[in-house]
Amino acid sequence: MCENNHREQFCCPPGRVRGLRHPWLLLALAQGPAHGYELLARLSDHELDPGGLYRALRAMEEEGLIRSVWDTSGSGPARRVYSLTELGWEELRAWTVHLRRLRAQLERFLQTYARLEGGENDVRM
Amino acid sequence: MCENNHREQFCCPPGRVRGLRHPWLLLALAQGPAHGYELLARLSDHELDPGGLYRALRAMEEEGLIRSVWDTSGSGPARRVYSLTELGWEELRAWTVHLRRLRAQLERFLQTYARLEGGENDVRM
DNA sequence: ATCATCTAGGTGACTTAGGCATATAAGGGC
DNA sequence: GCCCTTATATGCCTAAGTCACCTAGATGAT
Repeated sequence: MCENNHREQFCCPPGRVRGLRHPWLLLALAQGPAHGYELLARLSDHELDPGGLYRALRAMEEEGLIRSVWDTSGSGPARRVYSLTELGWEELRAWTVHLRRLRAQLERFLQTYARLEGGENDVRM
Repeated sequence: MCENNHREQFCCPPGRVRGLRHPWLLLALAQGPAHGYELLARLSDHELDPGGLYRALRAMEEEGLIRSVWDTSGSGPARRVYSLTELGWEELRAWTVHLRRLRAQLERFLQTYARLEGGENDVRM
């Protein structure tokens, strides 16, 4: 908790942008089948919560976007290996449309901010 | 409801990206003081929910990011006019850092997808 | 042998963000 | 009076995410 009663990771400033775990997962699996623990590694820069990851995978399998097989070869505990279905590829495609729009919005945001900062608002209060 | 039990706007494919209302609002107010109803117009392309907007504004005021005064001049109901505080400007600045990283992630996402699509995965199933 | 550690997958309780419907109220037109 | 627009707001619900745990196989150290 920070002094304003927020959790550390959200501390006052920027809350986290949500709802992008699905597309990250879809793209990661588009690059080849993988089990959950490996996806955590592939997407390490997104700092996924393991619990949430496994839940998301099972939800996506129920939706028919991915499918899984148990891999008991190799050592260590069994691994559930996921791969994209045809529907999953369609969903990924749909996401790219959505994310291109988001990129454009971000572009406008950052350009507008840059104009404000570089501009005449030295006396802004 | 669509046939898969989702609401229309989320229908099956892409769920909506969340958590960006704060930065949109901060930037909109950075361009000049405004009341809630006008912010709805300024941010019309983001299709904000009015209820959520007003709640967000009051939350941001509690956090000290913005402050408001009642404007009873003009006709029609009184309007609560918001403007950014110094803390709000800092928060906006923090968001730009965050959003530049998000833009980079989106860039990588779209490039990776483009490579996959244009590449050798005609036989992918 | 038992202990710690790494890999791998998972659950339960909780909080937060957002969506949807609806309420309230001031003023203007008729 | 009644409806429309402007303007702010609440209640209820679901979806998404976080946090703290739990199980279990394999491997190496003491």
